[in-house]
Amino acid sequence: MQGSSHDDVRRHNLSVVLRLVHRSGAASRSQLTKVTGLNRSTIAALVAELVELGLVMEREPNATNQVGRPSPIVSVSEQVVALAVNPEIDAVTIGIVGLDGQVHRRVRYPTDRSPSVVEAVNIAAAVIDGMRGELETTFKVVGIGVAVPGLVRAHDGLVRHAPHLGWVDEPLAEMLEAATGYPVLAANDASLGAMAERFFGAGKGITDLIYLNGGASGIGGGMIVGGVPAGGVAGYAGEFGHTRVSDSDRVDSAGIRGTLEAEVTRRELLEVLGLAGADADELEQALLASTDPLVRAEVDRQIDHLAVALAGAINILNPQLVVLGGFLAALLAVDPDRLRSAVAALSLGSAFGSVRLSAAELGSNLLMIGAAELAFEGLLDDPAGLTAENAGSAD
Amino acid sequence: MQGSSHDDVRRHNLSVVLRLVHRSGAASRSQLTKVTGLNRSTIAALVAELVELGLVMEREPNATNQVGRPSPIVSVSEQVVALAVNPEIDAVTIGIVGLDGQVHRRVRYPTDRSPSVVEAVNIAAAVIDGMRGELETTFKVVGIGVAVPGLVRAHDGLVRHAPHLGWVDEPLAEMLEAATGYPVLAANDASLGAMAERFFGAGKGITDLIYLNGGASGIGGGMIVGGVPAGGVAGYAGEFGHTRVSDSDRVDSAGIRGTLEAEVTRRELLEVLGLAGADADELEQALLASTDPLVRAEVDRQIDHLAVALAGAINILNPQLVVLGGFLAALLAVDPDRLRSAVAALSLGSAFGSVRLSAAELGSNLLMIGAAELAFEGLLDDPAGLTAENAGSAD
DNA sequence: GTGATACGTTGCACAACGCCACAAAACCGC
DNA sequence: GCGGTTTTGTGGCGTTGTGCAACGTATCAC
Repeated sequence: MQGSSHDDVRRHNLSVVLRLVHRSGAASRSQLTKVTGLNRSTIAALVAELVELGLVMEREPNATNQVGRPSPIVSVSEQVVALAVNPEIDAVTIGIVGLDGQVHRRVRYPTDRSPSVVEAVNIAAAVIDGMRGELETTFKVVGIGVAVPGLVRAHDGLVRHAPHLGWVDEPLAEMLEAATGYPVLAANDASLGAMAERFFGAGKGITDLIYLNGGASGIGGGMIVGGVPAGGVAGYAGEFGHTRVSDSDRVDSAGIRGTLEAEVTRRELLEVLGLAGADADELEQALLASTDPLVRAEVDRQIDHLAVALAGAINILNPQLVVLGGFLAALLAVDPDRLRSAVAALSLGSAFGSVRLSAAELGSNLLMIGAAELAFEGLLDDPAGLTAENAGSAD
Repeated sequence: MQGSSHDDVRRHNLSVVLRLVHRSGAASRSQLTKVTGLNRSTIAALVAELVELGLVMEREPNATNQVGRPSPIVSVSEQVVALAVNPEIDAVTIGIVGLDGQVHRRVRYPTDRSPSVVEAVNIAAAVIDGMRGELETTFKVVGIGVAVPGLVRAHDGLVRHAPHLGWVDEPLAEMLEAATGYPVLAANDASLGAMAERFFGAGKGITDLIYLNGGASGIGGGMIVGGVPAGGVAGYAGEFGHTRVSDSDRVDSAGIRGTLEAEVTRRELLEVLGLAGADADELEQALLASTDPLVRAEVDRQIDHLAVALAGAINILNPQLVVLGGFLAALLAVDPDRLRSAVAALSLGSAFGSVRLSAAELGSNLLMIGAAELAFEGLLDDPAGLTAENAGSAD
């Protein structure tokens, strides 16, 4: 509950303009005046300051075949990047992601076993050190965002519990910050996926969405509520995988009976297909190609259980859109009608509102973009404040 | 994504100050400077404007036994009120609620059968007409808020579906507006209950909470996510009653199998107690007094099912607090340990974060306060804007 | 080439807040 | 009870950021 002053107005307006060109891509100054409702002169001043800060560029207007003086195009600087880090069960992936959402570079460093925190930090730091020449010459690095498959305490990036990695109460952000010198933020991978899909994927412009991702190690998710990523009080929100969907005795990774994660698994799909391993695309192709009734029965069983969890979440959150990623997207692809009608039968809102179900769009770049977005967040909130520090230390 | 200008700063600061005295009660000007971070002179100007608008009063400082010049106490004007309307299956309740949260008057108009929309509007309009003398002389009415037991479209107050009242697609807000001349907003009763408990009840100062209410006609709920009441895209959010908690064949009011509302019912508690009817307090007393093992078994059964739904919601939303109202509060009172440990066993976050379960505090005034809050919302968002209109029409 | 249109640019006015100096009202110690 | 200290209200002034209006400029249409 804070009051605002002149500084806040300026900060807010800079933030709004930078967010717009960040999320919607390049825009002309006249478009910015229309969207923000600000005066032409104000937009000119704001853009000038952002250019000064090295965050955006202005370039010659496009030929638009419109009468009137053409308006310069404002786009995000290509030099401003964040680093994205994603430790997984069999690899650590590090990426350089531009403020425009472009993934400049992605390095996947495979590990023979699930990395410890120290190993993950060392791998990330080593890869980043390898990039350092490039980072210091051609890029301006805002910070590092880490997408962790587990519960992460939002405010300090402490990994409370990452079951598949075997991490408990590890101060990941602090360690990576010490190892690299960049500011580090960490969050749950699926929450970041939700954010990425919302801003750059299937959920562009949508204010209320649920994102569920099915991976080798389970089901996680995230949500946007009222336009804002919902993390809950400590950042643990989005654990859709532990929703009860049946009375069966199957247990999930947390030892809870009859949950979505216990009933709907990638492993069982692979087994019934007779595959040893497959990525999300291969699994989807195999499922679509199969005519085996056993495969079909397993898919139907999983779809029906998925529908229970989705309907429950829809009844609670009344979203506009449900985005499915990983093998859950494959289930949707195999029989969209079955999933849609099962969800509709179990949800109230869907009879009156209209919920869309769709597959994730960002594919393998999802977590890179999501993690980078986390790192960009501070810059977007206060474009002048943070770069002032950066500029100070860079000079 | 809008820019802000000076007008917005003023509006925002007025809004912040009015919200503070509305929610936290009376406060000294010096307290306001500390909380808002604004300058003394600014607070003085803001308070002066709010006094001018007739929204707050300043009174002589209390004896505080502190050194220094005493700071005047700012409190909300006692004249500013909202009207609250709550149509139910057996009555329509109308109230006058002050900006300070005080319920000045409450009229319960019983009906022999569930009222139609026209009847409910007529009853409310007649009662309000009866109050009109008082309303026009001693009070300044901001508007009307309606708490409806059903799905309400947020932006225009259209009642999409209120199963227990038998209403479908009724333009309630519009009708009541035409009948009374006051601006009308409507929302789901449980969502408003969540808001009321958050600001004036068990959830004071909490940013993430879930509220579940058990009534004669079913279970509804609402939630606060990141400090903001979450309505979903159309205002239908919070339907916790239709969450799947078992595989049984019992169906709820929407015809969905094995849901919370199907398994956890007030009716069955009354039946096993051998009571014909009872209000929430009487039911709780009877449950606490009973030593019948059959009663105990039914309570345990319902608690276990309630725990499944609560744990699911907790896993998804990671709230700080779960508030239970109606007969759900009675279940909590009978065996808090059973409910708490069942929830803990089924939820992830509770193992790491700490979720509190508590009973609602506001009792019979809950929906009056919640509905009034809905009507106050516009005033709180823009204190100068709305009263300017009101003052114009009142002069 | 001329007019119309749309937009950038520039200088000025206005509004709101912070700052500072002074005044006022309480408490404290003697 | 009286001066010193502390805290806060009050009023004038300066700063800042935005809106506005007039003017300049680039494009299209004819």
